[in-house]
Amino acid sequence: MAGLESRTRFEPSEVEPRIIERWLSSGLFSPEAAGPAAENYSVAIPPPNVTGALHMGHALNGAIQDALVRYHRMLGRRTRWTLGTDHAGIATQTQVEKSLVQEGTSREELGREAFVQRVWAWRERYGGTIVEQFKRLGASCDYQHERFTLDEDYAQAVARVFVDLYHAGLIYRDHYLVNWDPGSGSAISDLEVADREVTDTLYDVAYPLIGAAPDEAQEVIVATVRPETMLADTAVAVNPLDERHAHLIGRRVRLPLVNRELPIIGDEYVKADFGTGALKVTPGHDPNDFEIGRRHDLNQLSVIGEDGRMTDLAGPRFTGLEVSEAQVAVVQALREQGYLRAERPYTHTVPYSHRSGRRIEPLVSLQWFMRMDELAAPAAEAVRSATVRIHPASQARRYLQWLEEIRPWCISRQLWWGHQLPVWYRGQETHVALTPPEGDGWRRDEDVLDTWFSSALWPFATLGWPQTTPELDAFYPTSVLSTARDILFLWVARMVMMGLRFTGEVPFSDVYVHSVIQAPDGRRMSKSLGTGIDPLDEIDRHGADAVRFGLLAMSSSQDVRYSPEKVQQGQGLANKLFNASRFVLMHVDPAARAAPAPETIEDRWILSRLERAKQQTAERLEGYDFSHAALGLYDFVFGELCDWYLELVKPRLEPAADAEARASVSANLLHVLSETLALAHPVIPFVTEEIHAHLRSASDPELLAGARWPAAHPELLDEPSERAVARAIEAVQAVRGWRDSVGCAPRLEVPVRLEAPGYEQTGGLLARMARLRLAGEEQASAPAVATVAVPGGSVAVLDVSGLDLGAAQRRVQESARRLRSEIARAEGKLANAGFVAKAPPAVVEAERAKLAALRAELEAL
RNA sequence: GGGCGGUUAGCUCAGCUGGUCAGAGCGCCUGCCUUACAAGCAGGAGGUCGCUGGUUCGAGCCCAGCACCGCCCACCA
Repeated sequence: MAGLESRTRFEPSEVEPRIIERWLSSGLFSPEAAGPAAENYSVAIPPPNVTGALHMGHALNGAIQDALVRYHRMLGRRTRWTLGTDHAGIATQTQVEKSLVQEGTSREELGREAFVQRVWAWRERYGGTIVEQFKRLGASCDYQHERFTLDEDYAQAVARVFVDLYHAGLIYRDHYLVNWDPGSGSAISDLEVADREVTDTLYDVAYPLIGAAPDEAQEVIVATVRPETMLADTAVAVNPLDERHAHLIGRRVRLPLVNRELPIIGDEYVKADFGTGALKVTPGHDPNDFEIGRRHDLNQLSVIGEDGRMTDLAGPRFTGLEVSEAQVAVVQALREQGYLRAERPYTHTVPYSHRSGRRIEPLVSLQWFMRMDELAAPAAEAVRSATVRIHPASQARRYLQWLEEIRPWCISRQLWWGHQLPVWYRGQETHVALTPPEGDGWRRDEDVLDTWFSSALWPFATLGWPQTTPELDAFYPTSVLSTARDILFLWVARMVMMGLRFTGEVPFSDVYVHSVIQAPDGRRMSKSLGTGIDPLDEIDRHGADAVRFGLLAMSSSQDVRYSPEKVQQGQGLANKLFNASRFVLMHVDPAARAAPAPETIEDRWILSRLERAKQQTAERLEGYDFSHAALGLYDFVFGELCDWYLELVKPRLEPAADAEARASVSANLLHVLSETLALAHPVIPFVTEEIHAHLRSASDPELLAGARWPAAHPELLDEPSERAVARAIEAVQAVRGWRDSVGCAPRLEVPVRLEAPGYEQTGGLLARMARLRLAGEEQASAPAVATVAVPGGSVAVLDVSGLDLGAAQRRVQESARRLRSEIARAEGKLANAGFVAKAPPAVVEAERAKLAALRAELEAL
């Protein structure tokens, strides 16, 4: 017990490291792989980037998952929270490359093998950071079985999936227009691209019409924001329904600067009312044109290379120029040669790489793709049939919509850090298998897989799939996946697809999509904007419990601003619980723990309120309603347990109090406090664990983290007592307000006569908490000098001197005025024939009762 | 261009199937070092619930329109 009484504040920084140690050495977080998955509780953490550091999103999701995991562990389920990190191809490679540049070398200089070794070394050095940070948050992950998406057996699983899908015809290689990210030097998927609004120049360029009759237009004018790509034009398209242009279909134009003849084709994609109604078609450098090109069997010319420079095909004048330089040069040339008809500023959205921030260059290139339609259908059905439940439901609609419009996924990346494709080539031969081909002359495909390809296997590959392991039996399918909205498609949908395809089961039954935490000013939290708040700084300042509570309290189904006040509130809660516990331990011997023994009305009240808090907290956690779970605990601890119950029982704890009263209140206090600690533990594990160490009796488990969730005691529910005490509390507050307004000395005991029903059991409570002395029979007719309205009637103040009676009078009048207006409103309502006739009888009855009560109160004044 | 969500006290947000729903925390004001907690306690001020209509006996709560704000999806050169 030493340590708890000696401080008046909860000191997180002193307590947390010690508790983390105890948790980790207890083995509680690393359950035995036994029992069926349906009975166990299993969560696979969204693996953070191996080189990453804990940010607010991790902290929020960590708090959410840990609340769920701790709650279910306390319910007695075998609970495993699988921890691990993602190799995060582009992100990690970019980071290591940056450090190479600082050393004056480069990836290319090192060569692939040495570079990959460097990344592994980097991972050795920095990979543990985020795992340590999860510990500081108090996350009860299974740290003994940490996984990494490049682990040897994980890599085997990835290769196996690739090979299977290839042989099933779902993975194929194709020349296709991809999002080329010049920053990372790799193709990236559609989901890694973000549009940004930019203002470019829209140029009108004249393409001379070949064989134009003297009486017709001599040229076709096209509009473009990327004139440099005209060098790769292979057609001009018009809408066949466009009267101005339809007659041109089948004719030809001459491409300026290049002098190539281009056919004029008809395609309904072209908007007659946009620009000039004629579209230059560049299948090699524009996604739409690529589609048009496929429909019309056009050539795909490339004038831009993967290095972002113009290729030989661009012609001697432009070869080797950067794209932006080429644009200037092409416009210059067009102007010189008289083909430029107009130019004007034009604002539109263009794709940028999520990773490198560079503008995407659409290029035709030979890549590996995955056909998604066949996998998407069962994944959609899983959600439609609620085999996978997405919370909130609005996110399920987004998920389904995305799956309906799904397109092939470009899965190859031109990187060195990742799962290299299990593909070998020799001449025209292609070998796709788990093992290299026999014989000489084979060359392995240099590309690696999109990181999300391997993460899609996370829930089962972390448990040993494709082997049938005890872990897989015990913990797959997992129970819930908690994640941010932005990776619903990138990751969640793909896990469902892969899970169904390769295990025949959905990877999780529930998906909780949590808020994105914005900066307090509503902007994105980001390092580059300087709007980021480091959760570890917050933990240092306020404690992990405070941060966890705060994050849960601010979470909601939509984006929220970071609220330091909520963290402060959490800190207050931790401190409050700590001090309440100190108080209890100062007066009660925890070894003398006994069953609760309600003796007084406040005992029955708090025990009943505790039952409700237990039920409510469980419901809210199970319903993914974390903010109300957290705030509800706060309300119970402050608003009921500390503000009222502890104050109410103080007299019974005095040494002077009789032994029976002390025994009763001791049992009740210990019961309420220990169950409250358990209730709060999933949200604020540290402070509750710390108190538990001092409070526990011999029969309790050593760690609260390993204790059971308090069982329901329906026999302790007592609604009449709840009502009576609630009414008494209101009365106390009314009297305190009155005392304050009339300048009544805080300590002065005021003689009063209670003139209201409903306080039969709570009169003593009322008197003590409001510092009143209740008059006996002998003063039944003593004159009142003032009156205080309380629920159901009034308190008549007798013979008290030194008060501001004017203020008292004003207060009475204020009460009366309020009552009269409420009475008038109730009367009006009841006088309304429509209300009486159409409202449900119970509502009308309630209104009548309310009116009667109000009249009684007014009367008493 | 579609779709979704938001607009409630100075700030950040709660308000379940329409009838004590006008709330919380923080901030602010007043008074208290009351022997668990001054990171505390008690009291108080503060909102025509974005705007306009409608449905209803009754509307922050339902419907329509509008105005802002945010997010997602989308190939208009």
